[in-house]
Amino acid sequence: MAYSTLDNGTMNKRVTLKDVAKAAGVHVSTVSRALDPNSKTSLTDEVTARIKSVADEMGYRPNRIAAGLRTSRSMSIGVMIPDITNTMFPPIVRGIESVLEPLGYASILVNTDDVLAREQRLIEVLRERGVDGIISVAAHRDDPAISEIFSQGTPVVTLNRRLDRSLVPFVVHDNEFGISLILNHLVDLGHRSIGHISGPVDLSTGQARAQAYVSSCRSLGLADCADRVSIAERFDEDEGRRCAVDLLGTHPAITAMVCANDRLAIGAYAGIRSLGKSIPSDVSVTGFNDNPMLELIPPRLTTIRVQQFEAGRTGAEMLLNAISGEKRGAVGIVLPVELIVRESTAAPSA
Amino acid sequence: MAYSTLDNGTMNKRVTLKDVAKAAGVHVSTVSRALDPNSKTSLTDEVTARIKSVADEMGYRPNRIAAGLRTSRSMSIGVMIPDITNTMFPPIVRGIESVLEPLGYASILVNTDDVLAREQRLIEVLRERGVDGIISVAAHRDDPAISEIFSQGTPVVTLNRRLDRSLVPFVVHDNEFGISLILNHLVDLGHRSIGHISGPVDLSTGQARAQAYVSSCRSLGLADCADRVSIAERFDEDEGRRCAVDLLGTHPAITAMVCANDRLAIGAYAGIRSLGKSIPSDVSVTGFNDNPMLELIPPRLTTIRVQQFEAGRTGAEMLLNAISGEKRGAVGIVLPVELIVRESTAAPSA
DNA sequence: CAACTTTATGCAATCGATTGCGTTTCTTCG
DNA sequence: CGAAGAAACGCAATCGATTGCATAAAGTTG
Repeated sequence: MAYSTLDNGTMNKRVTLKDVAKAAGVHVSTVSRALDPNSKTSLTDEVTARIKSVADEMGYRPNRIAAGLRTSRSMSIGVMIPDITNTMFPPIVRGIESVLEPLGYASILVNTDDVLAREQRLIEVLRERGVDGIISVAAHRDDPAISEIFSQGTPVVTLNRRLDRSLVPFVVHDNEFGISLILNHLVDLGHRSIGHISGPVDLSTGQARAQAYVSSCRSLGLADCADRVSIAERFDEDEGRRCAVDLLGTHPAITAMVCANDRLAIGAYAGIRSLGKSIPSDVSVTGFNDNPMLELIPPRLTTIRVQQFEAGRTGAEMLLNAISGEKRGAVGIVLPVELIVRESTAAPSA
Repeated sequence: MAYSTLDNGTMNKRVTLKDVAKAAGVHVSTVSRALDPNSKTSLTDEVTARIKSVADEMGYRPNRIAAGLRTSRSMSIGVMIPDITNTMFPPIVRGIESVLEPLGYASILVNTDDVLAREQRLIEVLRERGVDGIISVAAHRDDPAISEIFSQGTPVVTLNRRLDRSLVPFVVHDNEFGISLILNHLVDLGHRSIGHISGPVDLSTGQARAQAYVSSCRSLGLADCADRVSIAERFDEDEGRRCAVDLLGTHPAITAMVCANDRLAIGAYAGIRSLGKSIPSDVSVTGFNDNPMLELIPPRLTTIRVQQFEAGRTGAEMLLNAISGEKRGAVGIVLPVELIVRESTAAPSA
């Protein structure tokens, strides 16, 4: 072909706008406009077509770094996760990508390990990279770092968790309804002596579920259940185990345990068994989230299914709205949940 | 303080080098040098100190986009994963981050879903973003996209998988040794009639393990076992189930099944059970990788433990070497594996 | 103390794409 | 046919940081 001498086949010097312009015999600005799908300035169809063909003849690839510098839009967003190895989170990431990637956004993923100092530092890193917005699945109820960037105007949305008394947009699951579904299920089975393994109370998930537990107990007339709460320091199996033992130690008559999430519940299995009791014949156990793989672990856990992928999707869309300066719209979205009854709950033994 | 009128506290206009230079009464190049830890040109300690204090007084944050444009080093790397929701991969990602993040690199994560066209496109996306290198955990044995960028000089390394006949650096697990450990274990238990559920043969993991299976069988004097292979199209539970049924259909006498990975093995559980047989009393089953959670699924799977985090770490280091132009060094690294014996394997019933 | 190094800092080009504005060419109509 | 207006494209500044080179100041030496 005509431009084959300029071919980039084996040469690895990048083809720039200038190169294309020279080859096409026009000015770089003309090339820029020809290649920009939504350019307002009009070009001849003939010129546009010729430039386009020259461009891909030469293997031109735009340099988004350069474009980003000029436009101050990096077309990348930061995704903050406590820990990607936790099976809770990958579906959220995919949900986020499902909307961002087709639009040309790249996701920069960081793990905070739920330590605030690290979170703080990583936010700084993301800002240096000029991300157009941040999606945090790692927010704390009191989160100075998130509050600060939000008040400085950086688009932010939090997923799963939300900040206390704050205007930072969020997507959460219906924790209150979920817990009430669980408690109603247990009461229907005949349980009256119930306990709760609460998540960390500095996270909105932990706090919201614990609070929902208390108020659900009250409205079901189980006032004393409201006091039988053991608080985990982390959402993990070790803490679940510890809290289960703790709870059964102080309240041996408990016949059901409402756990703030699945991992705590799986840990509780071990704790309950270590005391010689079995599930669900001696103690019923429930979780929250409906992690994958739960179907394979006996007894299969009764839990609340949340829509993680959907949360990611919705959150990404909210972020896009915020980025495009959309002022209207919800400050928060609550996604519906669903009770999944399996084998870890049964009527208490007579 | 002296510069507090320039404070960036509530203003959200970025502080640039120029701003700092003006405030400090020096030229921007001087500020740049003062803030660059490994600048060769020497500045007075007094000046350096003053500039530094002015800079953080004003809350200066470097703009890596701008720096990247000038230096053509974006300080970001692309990480390609088949699917982050597969529990195999997150530990690798963390391993990669553990070395890259402290050095100031950001990871752009993309999911290929193991489809070549998508992989191709995502590589293009990564290049447009000027990544300094690519780590692919999603490579195929024949992978034109990876080959191409490699030959064009982009630093690349593949993890877990490798390309056929290629100089692309890789980090893999010792598949051959792993399979031989498994087979020896089974033979020690008394098995003589063994089958294999192979992974997809367009992936080096599938192919290497299948080949190792065949040669191990031969060297153990189990020539006919070498033919009892069913090939999965994907590394997932559905395929594991299908292949297990297939294998038992054509070779009903099989007493042990060597699966190319844990997910296939878990699927095989279901397939075997669907035929009314149980594990391990009728059929022993083995996996590969030692995914987390395996401890909780009965019967607990005998498998080969691989070092995913370590693979990520090593791969990232190799990539850094390649980026810094280091020519020497291994083209590939093979990580050691370990046999984990649990309850899914037992002596065949007499 | 003149001549010559060193040392410390300023100058200005550069990376590649975007975009407001200016200029040229082409329509179109009085 | 000439002028006003529109259409098509070029010009050049700009984004923020980096860096080779120039220059000025300080230090060294015989």
